[in-house]
Amino acid sequence: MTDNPPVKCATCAMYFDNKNLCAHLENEELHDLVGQARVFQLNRGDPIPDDLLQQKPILAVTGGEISLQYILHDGRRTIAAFFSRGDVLDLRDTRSQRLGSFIALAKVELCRLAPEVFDRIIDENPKARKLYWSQLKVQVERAHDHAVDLAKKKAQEKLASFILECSNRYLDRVVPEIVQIPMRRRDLAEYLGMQPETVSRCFKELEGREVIAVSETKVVRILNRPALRLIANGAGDGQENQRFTIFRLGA
Amino acid sequence: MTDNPPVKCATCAMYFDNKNLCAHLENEELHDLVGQARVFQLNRGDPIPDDLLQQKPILAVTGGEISLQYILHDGRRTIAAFFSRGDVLDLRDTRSQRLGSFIALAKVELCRLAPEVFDRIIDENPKARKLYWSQLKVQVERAHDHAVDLAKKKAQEKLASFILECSNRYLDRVVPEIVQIPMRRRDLAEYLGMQPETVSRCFKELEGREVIAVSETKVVRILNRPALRLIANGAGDGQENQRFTIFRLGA
DNA sequence: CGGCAAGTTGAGCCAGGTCAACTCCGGTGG
DNA sequence: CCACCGGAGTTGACCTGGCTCAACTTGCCG
Repeated sequence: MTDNPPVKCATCAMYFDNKNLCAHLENEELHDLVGQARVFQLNRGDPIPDDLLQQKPILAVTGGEISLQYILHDGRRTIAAFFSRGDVLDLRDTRSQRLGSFIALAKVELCRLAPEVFDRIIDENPKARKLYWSQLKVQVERAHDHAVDLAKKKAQEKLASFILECSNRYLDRVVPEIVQIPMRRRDLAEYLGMQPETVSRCFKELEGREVIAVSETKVVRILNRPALRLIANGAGDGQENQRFTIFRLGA
Repeated sequence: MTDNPPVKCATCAMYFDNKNLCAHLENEELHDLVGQARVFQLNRGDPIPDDLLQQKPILAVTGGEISLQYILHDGRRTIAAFFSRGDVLDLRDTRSQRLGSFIALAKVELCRLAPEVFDRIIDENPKARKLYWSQLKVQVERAHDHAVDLAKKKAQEKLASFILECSNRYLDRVVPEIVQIPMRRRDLAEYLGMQPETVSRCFKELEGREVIAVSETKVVRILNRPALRLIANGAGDGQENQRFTIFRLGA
């Protein structure tokens, strides 16, 4: 019986993507996990329901996009991070629960895992543990990179950086120069700490410089990746005052 | 012999702070770790030496402050995160190595751990594992909170938020209202994504509103914590246009 | 007690926020 | 099928918070 994966998993993208946790679990472990797992969907704008949060669950994102949003007293909204297929959200005891809320950016599919089973697997299966930890580290690194974008970059540079981030995160594309933008303009603005109007203008500028081409609002074609990288790293307008000599390149 | 901690550890702050990893290890494990460990110091401005980075080590911060800095092509500098006593930096295989550099914010003491031994201990000691795990999660949460600060907050709100962050991170203080600022104004500016001049002005404003008092540049006394929290959450100037009704409070 | 870096103060300016009008597009009902 | 509607996105005009640059003060170290 445990020679085959559970039926649920056999139709799940996370099981077939070997960057994901589930692809590296034993069939037995999967059966244990899935025994108590429940798959559910959220539509754009939906938060993870309160009653589910109460149970302090662990959620695996099996498809779609979900964001971690914070709201200030006067209504300013920020998207601190977003998660896509393969990301595992541990909603126990985190401050995230108190301060931010998880809200779907697009139709998202989540697989709810029983914390006890998850913990046991992480404890007992070193391969799973390493994979999950490296995922946590990737989240830290992403967040740090994002902080750099937000802290000192100009609007256009932030957008360039974001497009590159997307192109790295969604690299299962057939044509690598076509990049999926996983959220709407409004959300993008909140993620990048700017106004929707500014986002719109920056897309226009990058198009004008023939660095990218925008067909639909959620699809970008990169026309000149080196230029995009330069812009993202702050050498943007071709007339920068190279006041300091920097050797690092990055990205 | 293994009934006592290693000599090195017996004089190390990390060993005596029970929020830290070392305080939860067996003496035997500590001996294993320390056998190959080397303690070294960096002065303000020093990076972690390249030859050490090559060895992809694991570093425990036993005292002082160290930052993760990124530099853009034109010299703009950002501090994406900073680490203090108890933080463990795993410098293996991270992109951090390529893109950012770890630079001391003040005299910092680091304890270099052998990756193999560290891994073994994490594998074998569930208590250590859980502690390290929760530390990773704290880093993710900190980074998300920081992203929120950077994205949509105004200068004064960022500073208020930072002071509260410090008061949370360094809560071993005898007087909780006295907060240590772990870096200089210039670094603070780079961490908060603003200019040193603006940082200075914001300190003045908060003093003027009698929310804090600044004696030395690295010490702040919180005079009105609720007000500080309100400011940090964007209800700052007393005349905010409460356009949206928000129920969440936080912080 | 001089010298240099850090920090502060002031004046002016500009990138991006704000506000308002308009276009575009997908969904819905007649 | 088309007319209508509402929300998302865009465009334009204007305004301001914080950046910039420069001068000044403070504090630290020899």
